Amino acid sequence: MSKILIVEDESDIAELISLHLNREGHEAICIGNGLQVMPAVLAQQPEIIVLDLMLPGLDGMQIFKRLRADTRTASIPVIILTAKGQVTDKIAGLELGADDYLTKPFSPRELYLRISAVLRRVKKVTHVSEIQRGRFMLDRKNMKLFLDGTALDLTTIEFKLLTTLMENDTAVHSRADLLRDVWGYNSDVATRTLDTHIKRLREKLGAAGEHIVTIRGTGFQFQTELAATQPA
Amino acid sequence: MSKILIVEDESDIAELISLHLNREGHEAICIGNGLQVMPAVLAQQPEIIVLDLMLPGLDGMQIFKRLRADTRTASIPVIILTAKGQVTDKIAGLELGADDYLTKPFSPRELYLRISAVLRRVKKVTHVSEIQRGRFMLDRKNMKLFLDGTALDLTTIEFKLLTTLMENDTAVHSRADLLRDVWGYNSDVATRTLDTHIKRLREKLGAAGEHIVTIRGTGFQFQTELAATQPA
DNA sequence: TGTCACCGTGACGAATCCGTCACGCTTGTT
DNA sequence: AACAAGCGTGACGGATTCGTCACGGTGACA
Repeated sequence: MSKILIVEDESDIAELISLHLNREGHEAICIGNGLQVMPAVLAQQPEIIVLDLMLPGLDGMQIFKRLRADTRTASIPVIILTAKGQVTDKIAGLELGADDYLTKPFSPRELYLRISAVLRRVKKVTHVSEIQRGRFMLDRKNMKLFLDGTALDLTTIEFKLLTTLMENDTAVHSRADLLRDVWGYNSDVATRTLDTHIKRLREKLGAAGEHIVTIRGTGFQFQTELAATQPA
Repeated sequence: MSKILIVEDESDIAELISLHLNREGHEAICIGNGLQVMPAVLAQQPEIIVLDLMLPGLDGMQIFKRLRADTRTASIPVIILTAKGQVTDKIAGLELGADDYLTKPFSPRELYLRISAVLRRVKKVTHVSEIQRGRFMLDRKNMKLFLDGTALDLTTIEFKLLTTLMENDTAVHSRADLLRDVWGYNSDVATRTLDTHIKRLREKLGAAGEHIVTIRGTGFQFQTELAATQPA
């Protein structure tokens, strides 16, 4: 289904991953330390890149930066793999703008889930500047929300939270997903923080706050059309 | 060049405007109080709408809200015309999300300039989620700036300011334009505030702050390629 | 060279925003 | 009905952000 580039030197891991991915219907391309073929592979426009930071003789971070600096590759989502020790040193320190990261050891299943999640997220982003959902209209350019035609001011977090919810109004967004999408990684924010922001958002929306529905035990969902409330 | 819808009851003003616009190569369509034809005209997808708030028997604000609430018309930029007295009452109060507004009396020339400015601004917005300019990469989705591949955190205003500058890196952005684009109308912010934010932005950019160039007496400009500095 | 408008800069106070916590209600289960 | 887990809510302190001002430097122009 999707073309996936894997940059990983440990051949057993690479093989395991690609086997797993190919079985799921994806097309995995593996590169070890033979990085000279990378431009050729990039020319095939992979949809997502899995990059191990621990490569022999070369800093994976350099590769990552180069990917981001090049117009043709800057928009390709990257999932980063690291060994345990590196995490706090490198990743946690700099907000590197990867789409996800995994620390070894991990199960192929987990990586696959992450890849699916990233792909799902990215593909949603047709990124029109305006999102219309019933009474709501999100204006990304001016970071404003129009409710029934009147403008509402949202804070950065509120806007991002609502955007995330509205971008996929059929899905239920788990607490973990929301925390990651809105706050990013290194997000050591308490899970109750999410509740607080949901509350503040609902407050600003007034009665329309009901469109943000709690899915008990899972997360939250934006419902464009409210389910009819049957009176007693 | 562009199709422009004018909703204005005072026929002399409407005529004056449309004459002026047609002479400039635009296609102006005027509607007075015969609003029943409006849907038909909207179906022709005008690129911009000029709306007088003072219409006999009908509140122009209602029309505006209806335009904004309808998916098909929500993205059409609107320039609002008002008489002097209304401004403080209506406009200043609600952040209505118009693209510009003018108070009567005004010169047709001024309106034409505003229309041009709005059209120029809107057309720039192909709104890809990422803007690449030399060493800079703006990530709208995550509101982040990548400089040489490393992420920089900007505040809301800083991000919007830089975005505005970068979206049109050939143009010089006047102080008034920047104030309007970043702060919106009702922006009673002092003009020095802009300087302060420019400074803070340059500070965060470090040496790369030189890409924001001061055009003395006019405003600022983002230059993707720095003009070579000749040493003495 | 002198003058003046324009701009850069640092400091400051106010306002906003944000994360956390404690408490209590709700929901679902036994 | 009793209990526990999940969630809503209000309050609080800290951090960030923002707008303003005063001062000094710089460039333009006569």
